[in-house]
Amino acid sequence: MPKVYRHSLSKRRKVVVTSVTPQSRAEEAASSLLAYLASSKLTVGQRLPAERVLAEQLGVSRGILRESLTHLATLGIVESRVGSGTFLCKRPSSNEQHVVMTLDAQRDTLVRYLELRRALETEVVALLAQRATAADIAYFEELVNAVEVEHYTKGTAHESDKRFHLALYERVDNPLFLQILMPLWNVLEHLWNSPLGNTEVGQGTLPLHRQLVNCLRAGDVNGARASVTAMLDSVEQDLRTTDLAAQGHLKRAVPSTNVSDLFIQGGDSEAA
Amino acid sequence: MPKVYRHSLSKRRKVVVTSVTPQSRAEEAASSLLAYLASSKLTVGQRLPAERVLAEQLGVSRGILRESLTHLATLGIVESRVGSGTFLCKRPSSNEQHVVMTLDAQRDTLVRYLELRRALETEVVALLAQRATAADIAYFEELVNAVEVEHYTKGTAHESDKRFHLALYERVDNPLFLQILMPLWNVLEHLWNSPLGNTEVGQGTLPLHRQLVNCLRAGDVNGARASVTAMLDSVEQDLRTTDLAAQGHLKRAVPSTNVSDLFIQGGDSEAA
DNA sequence: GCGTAGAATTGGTTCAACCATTTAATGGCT
DNA sequence: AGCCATTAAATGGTTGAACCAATTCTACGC
Repeated sequence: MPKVYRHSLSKRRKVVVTSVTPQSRAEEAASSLLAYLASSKLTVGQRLPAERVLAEQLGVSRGILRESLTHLATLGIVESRVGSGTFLCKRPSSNEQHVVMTLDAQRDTLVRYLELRRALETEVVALLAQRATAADIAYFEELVNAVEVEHYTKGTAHESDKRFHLALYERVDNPLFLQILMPLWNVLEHLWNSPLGNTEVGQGTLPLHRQLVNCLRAGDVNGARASVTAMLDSVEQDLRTTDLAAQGHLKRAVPSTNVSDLFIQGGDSEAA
Repeated sequence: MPKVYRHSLSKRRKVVVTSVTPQSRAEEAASSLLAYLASSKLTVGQRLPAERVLAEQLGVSRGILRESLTHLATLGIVESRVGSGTFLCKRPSSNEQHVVMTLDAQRDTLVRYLELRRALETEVVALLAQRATAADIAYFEELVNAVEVEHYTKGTAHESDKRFHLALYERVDNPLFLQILMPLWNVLEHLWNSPLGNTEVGQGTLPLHRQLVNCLRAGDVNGARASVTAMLDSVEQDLRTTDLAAQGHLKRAVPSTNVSDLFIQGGDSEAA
């Protein structure tokens, strides 16, 4: 007979399968919340009951309930907006597992990201060459047009290029690819831009985009793979020539901590 | 002066580069905490200062500090043990991005997982065929021996098989692959075992393991790729024959929305 | 009809406790 | 000196009442 906590006994969860891990109340509340969301008819974008209501229904204090919500928010399932409420961002379902992936955006690890992207994107287009519908192809074509237009008018095509590639990940009918490639793309984007403003990587990939779409339409699996491979080769080449830090992708450079840490040291100081 | 919401804010908003994201105090505390961990000399497994101490140093209440810690705990960076303290699980570094991947462990989505695994693992072995050292090869060989031994003695080789494949992901000198494939493998493992106890998938892949290692030693990129492809084909075939739910993996649902979604929506209450 | 002032709602935050577990210190005993 | 039970911190876990600030809802007046 572990914890009892006199009040709130009425609301306590029925401990059916709790033979494992006695969990803290916050964790219990989080999983109860998850179960509630999975079973409720709430759709993405809708509002959850107020914190005070949820807390009472789950039989925990508001503070603990907020810890549970913080957990779910970190998982991207809910989002809170002050004064307005807590909203559902992604419908959870039972039997799902959340995994956090840490992407260390150091410039000297850029080649590793490209390796990952190569692995995923070649397979994506290979699958698309087999699965893509006519509507998909038309959509891709449209986006390629946009890429070319942006390229010839602005010199670069970052935005439309991103849209094109994300569209590929999206239409492959396997959400896992998008789940990985979207954040991966963000990191790469961040890496291109920040250290040396707007590096022009992948300038030579322009014609390959159209070529790729043609392969997809023709159902040419190998051709599609080759197009993507050529694209990434081009990008990698650009990096090697324009970036000194990218050479020797095995080098373990200095961690370079920096970043102002306005932390500790006697708590408060005036500093006006 | 108990009410001091602004005394700390006034000194916080200085010349700092935080041009955007007004962030809540909890988020500020979390990022400060992250910066502190990145700059401190704490090693994995060591204890952080007590919650009460951290809270005071960060200038937030303990409740808020705990929300920040919940966030970091969800990200797998820290772990709290009651009565003992909060401990560092993974050293964070600046410039890193955390991504949560949702793996929905439904049996009818198994094929999608295999698609992802195929994409990653073929590239892993292709890279290994180029990079693997003699020590790596020797290690792989050892693990293959273990696989065969376990297979011939126990009939199955789940454990040693897992060790073998994880070793591949680990030795490719790109931590990203391990980060994705490890949890992915766990989900697959869970899927094999739970619904119909210990399904014997991949029985025919045994000789392919040795073949793969031979290709790696010979630096045969295409051969290595082919070996993995054959393995996964075999697994997929087993699934198709033994599992009815895997049928129609091409069933096409409504194409999901584009990148930006999430918008407000008339408040609705009532639940449960 | 429409805009707006004011009330109600909601998330964000604080504080002062108390509990349960774990660890460190103590002190007596052999 | 060495051992172990007892006690005294120290620590995370949890509560409740309160207040703030942003948002939304309501109703009044024009």
